[in-house]
Amino acid sequence: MASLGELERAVMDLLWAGQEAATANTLRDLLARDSEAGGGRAGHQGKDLAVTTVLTVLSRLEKKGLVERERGTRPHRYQAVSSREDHTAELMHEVLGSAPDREAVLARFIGSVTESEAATLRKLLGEL
Amino acid sequence: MASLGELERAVMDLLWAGQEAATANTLRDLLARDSEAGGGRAGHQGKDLAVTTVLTVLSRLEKKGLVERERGTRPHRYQAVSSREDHTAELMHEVLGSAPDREAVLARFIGSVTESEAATLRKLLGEL
DNA sequence: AATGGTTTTCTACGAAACGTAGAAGAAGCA
DNA sequence: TGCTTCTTCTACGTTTCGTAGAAAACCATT
Repeated sequence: MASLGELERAVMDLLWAGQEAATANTLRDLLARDSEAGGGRAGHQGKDLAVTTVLTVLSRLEKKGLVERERGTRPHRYQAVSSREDHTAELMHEVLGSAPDREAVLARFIGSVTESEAATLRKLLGEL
Repeated sequence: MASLGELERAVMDLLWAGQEAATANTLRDLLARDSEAGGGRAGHQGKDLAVTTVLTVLSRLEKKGLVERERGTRPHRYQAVSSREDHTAELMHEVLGSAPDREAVLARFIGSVTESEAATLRKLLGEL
């Protein structure tokens, strides 16, 4: 239970980027702005989404356990359940756990890590 | 472009387990045997697949770049393009790369690694 | 070369996930 | 109580995946 669709991903990116909980309308505006500039989601330039679309996606993300909403306030406010870093690290563990020989996987993984990442790892492991 | 379906996954597991290239028929037999015992794919006990089903899946895996086939021999023989460990490590890198702050992700990742895995990592990083 | 068995490709269908959004319902404010 | 805003319900088109039959390609043998 891991993979996100393109729009789901874009929404999570926004929630992860902003520290505040956001409303569906805010997110829709941010999505519009992002896609307006060329750098947005691939193949979705200048496409304005309906708010209901964003709400649907948010509901799905909530069901997946990635997003939490405050139901008290009237425009509900949404926020990511865990930080992008935590979520990504968890995903990495999931992937790692999908192979029987985890240590062998780690060996390959380390083999293609950048030098600065290796340094980070050494430091972190030293502190353990 | 990462996630595999249940059957695709089962086929890859077989190809990764056996070192030899296998034919669709062989794989179908192995799948039947695996699912016969309780431990097979969830929800697919004792289901005998048609060979065409296996062939379809193999074609899709080939298109995804995970499987390679020898077209010369008459029953084509299929094998995994890369080892399970390589593939898994690559996936981990993909996941890692999906976050902007890789080092932060690594920090969380290391935080929840078992002691023996930590030892493995220290050893591997020492050799770098 | 014609025939028949084996293997592969083509085509297809149903289920689930996802992008997308209108219609309808609920809730708050004037 | 009526208007406005927000949320939920329902739905449709597309893609992916499990599944496999029908048809085509291939090979060996008579």
